[in-house]
Amino acid sequence: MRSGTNPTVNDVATAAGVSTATVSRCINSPEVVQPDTLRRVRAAIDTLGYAPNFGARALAAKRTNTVGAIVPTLENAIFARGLEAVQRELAAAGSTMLVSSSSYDPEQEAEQIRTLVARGADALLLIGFERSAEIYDFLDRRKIPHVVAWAFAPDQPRPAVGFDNRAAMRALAEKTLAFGHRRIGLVTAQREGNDRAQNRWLGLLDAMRAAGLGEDDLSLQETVYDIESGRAAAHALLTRDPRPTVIMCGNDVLAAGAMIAARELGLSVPEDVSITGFDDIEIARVLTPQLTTVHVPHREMGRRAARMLIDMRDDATAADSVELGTEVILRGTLGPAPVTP
Amino acid sequence: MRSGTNPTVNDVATAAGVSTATVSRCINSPEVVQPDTLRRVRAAIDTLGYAPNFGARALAAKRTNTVGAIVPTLENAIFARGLEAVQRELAAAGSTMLVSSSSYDPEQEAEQIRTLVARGADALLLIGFERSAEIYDFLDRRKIPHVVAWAFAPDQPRPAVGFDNRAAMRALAEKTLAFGHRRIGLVTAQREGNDRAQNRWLGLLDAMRAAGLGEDDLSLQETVYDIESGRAAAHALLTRDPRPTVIMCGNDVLAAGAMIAARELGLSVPEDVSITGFDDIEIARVLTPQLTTVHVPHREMGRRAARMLIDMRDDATAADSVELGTEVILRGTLGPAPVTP
DNA sequence: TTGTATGCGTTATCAT
DNA sequence: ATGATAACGCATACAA
Repeated sequence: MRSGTNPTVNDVATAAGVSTATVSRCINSPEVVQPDTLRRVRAAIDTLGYAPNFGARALAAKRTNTVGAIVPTLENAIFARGLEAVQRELAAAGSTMLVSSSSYDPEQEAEQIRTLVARGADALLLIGFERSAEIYDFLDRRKIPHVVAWAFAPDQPRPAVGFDNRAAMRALAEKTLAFGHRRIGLVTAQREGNDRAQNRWLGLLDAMRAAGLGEDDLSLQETVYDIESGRAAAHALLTRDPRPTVIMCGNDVLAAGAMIAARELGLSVPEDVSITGFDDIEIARVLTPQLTTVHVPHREMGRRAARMLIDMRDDATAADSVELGTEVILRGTLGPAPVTP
Repeated sequence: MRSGTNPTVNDVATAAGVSTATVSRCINSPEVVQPDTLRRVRAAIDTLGYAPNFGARALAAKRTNTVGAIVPTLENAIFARGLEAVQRELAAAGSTMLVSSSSYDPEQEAEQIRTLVARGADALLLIGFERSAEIYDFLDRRKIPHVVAWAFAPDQPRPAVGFDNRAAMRALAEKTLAFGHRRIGLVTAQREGNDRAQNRWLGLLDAMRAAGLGEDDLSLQETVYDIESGRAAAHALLTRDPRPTVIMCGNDVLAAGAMIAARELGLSVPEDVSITGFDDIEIARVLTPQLTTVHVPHREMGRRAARMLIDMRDDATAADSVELGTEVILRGTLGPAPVTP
C-alpha cells in the first residue's frame, strides 16, 4: 500500500492481476471486456479509490472532455439560466463546462478564447456572431468546434443556435406602434461589437419605417447592462422635450432601471409612459405593473447548444444551425400612448 | 514545417537552436534565461504559433492552474456576482475557474466535487459548511485545498470566508420586532443540509426569544429558491388565520415572490403586511416599494475566497478564515405592524 | 546559463 | 479478450 500518492492504472492492474491496458478498457469501453475480469478490475478500482489522472488522460487521448463557454456576463439571469442548461446537458454527456465572462469586452473575450483553448477545451460556446476575423481564424486553424448562441441569422455560415433578434424586436415594436406610440425612446447596450443589440435596434427601425416613421422619431441611449445604467439612460430620455411616450429597452434589466426612472420622475406606467423589455427573465414578473417583453427560450437554447457542441466535437462535420422562436408577451407596462402632446 | 499538427516544444527548440529545457524555461521562468536566447525563443514561438499542450503540462507539472467552484445555482444573482469576482481574481493569478451548479442537491454536489477533482482542479470553492463527512474525508485524503464561502462560523475548523448568517438575520429580526411585529411568517429554503438557511432561521428565533416570543409566534414555509415558489409559500402564509404581519424571506428572490403574493391578495405593503429579504441583490431596488434586506458583500467575498484558494494551493498551509460584515438595509417594505388583529 | 535524460499516467497499436 | 509497449508533450533534477 503506497500512501501519500494517488493510485495509478498500474496499481489497479497489479491488484486485479491484469494489464494496464485491460484496466483502461474497463474504464473506457467496458463492453469489450469479459464480465468476470470487469468485475475484478472494478473491485480493485473501488478498494484502491482509483481515479484516472486528468492530465495523463488528456495527453494520451488528445481530448479533455471539457467545453468552454464565454458569456458577456454572469450577473444576468439571461445567460445564467442558459448556462445552467448547457452544464446539465454536457454533464449528461460526460463533459464539463468551463465558463468565463468577458464583461462585454471584445478584447477580454479574445483573450479568454485563447485561454480556454490553451486549457484544452474541446469545443467552445460563444455568444453572438460579432468578433474579430483574427479570432475566427484562430478557431478555424486550430479546428476548434464552436457554436454561436443567442443569435441566429440565415446568412451566417457558422453553426448557431438562437433566434432572430431583429425580427423579434420588430414584432414587439409593431405591437407598440399599434398602441399609438409615435415618439419612441430606446435604451440599448452598446451596438458596436454586439450584433444582438444592433439587430434589436434595426428591428425597431424596421417597424417604425413600415409605420411611416423615421430615425428622427427615435431617441436613443446606449449604456451598459445593469439596472442603475438603465435607470440613468431612461432618466435622460424621459427628461427630453418632447418626452417619448414609450421607452423600449434592450433587455429586461434595463427595463427594470427604466421603471425606477419613471417612478423617480413621478410618471405612472403605462398611463404617462410605457416601457418594454426583452428576454422575459423573472424580473419581468416582479415589476409593478408587470413588464411587456419578448420571451426567449433560454433553457432550450442552452440545451440545444450543448448538444450541438458535443456532436461537433465527435463528428467534426459542421452541424446545422437552429432557429428558435420568440414570443411577444404583453403585460401591464405597455399601454396606449397618452394623448397629451 | 509540419502542418496539420500543433507545434511542440521540440519544434520550437529546433527553430531557435536551443534545447527543449530552455524553451520550457522561457515559458515558466523567463527571468533565469539570457535575454538574447529568450528573444530568439520567443520569436520562434511566435512564428510557429506554439502553445503548450495542456495535458502534457498538467501531467508533468502536477498542476492544472484550474480551480473548481460549485454553487447551488447559477440562476441567482447572489452567486453569479460572487463568481464573477472569483473568476476575475483567479484570472489575474493565471488560473481558470471551473464552475458547476448543484441545484441545491447534496448528492449532486458530492458528484460534482468528485468530477472537478478528477478534472484536475487544484483547489475547490464550496458554498456553506454543511456536507457529508465522506466528502470532507475525500477532500482531506486527496489533500485538495478548499475554502467555504458564503458562511462563517467561529467554531468551524475549515478555512472560510463569509459572514455570520445567524447574527445577520438576528439583526434584521430585531429591527422587525422594533416595528411592533409579533406574528411572523418565514419563507426559507430547505434548512436540512443548508447551514445558511438553518442559521438564518436560528437568528430569527434568537431575536424572537429575546423579545419574549416563542416558536408558536412563527409560521414557517420551506421552499426552493425561485420567485414562483416564494410566491406560493408566501401565499400560504398570508392566507392563514391569524395572518402574519410580516413575511421574512430567506433571500431577496423569495421576497420578490412574496411581493407578488401580497399583490395577488390585494394586500398593500407595508400597510397590510411587511416583507423582508436577504442579500441585497439588484432585484431589491426594483420592487415597489423597495425591499428591506440585509446587504452582503458578494464581490468582496468572491475576491477574498479566490485569493485564499490561490494562497492555499501555493502554500499548503491552511489560511485563516475571514469574517465579513453585513448591514441591515431599511427600505420601504418594512413598516409598523398593523394594529387590527 | 544551458543541455541531457528521465518520469509523469494514460491510451492505443499491435500482437497473441 | 487480453497483454506488451510505444507514444503523448512537457517539466525538472542533475550535469556541464
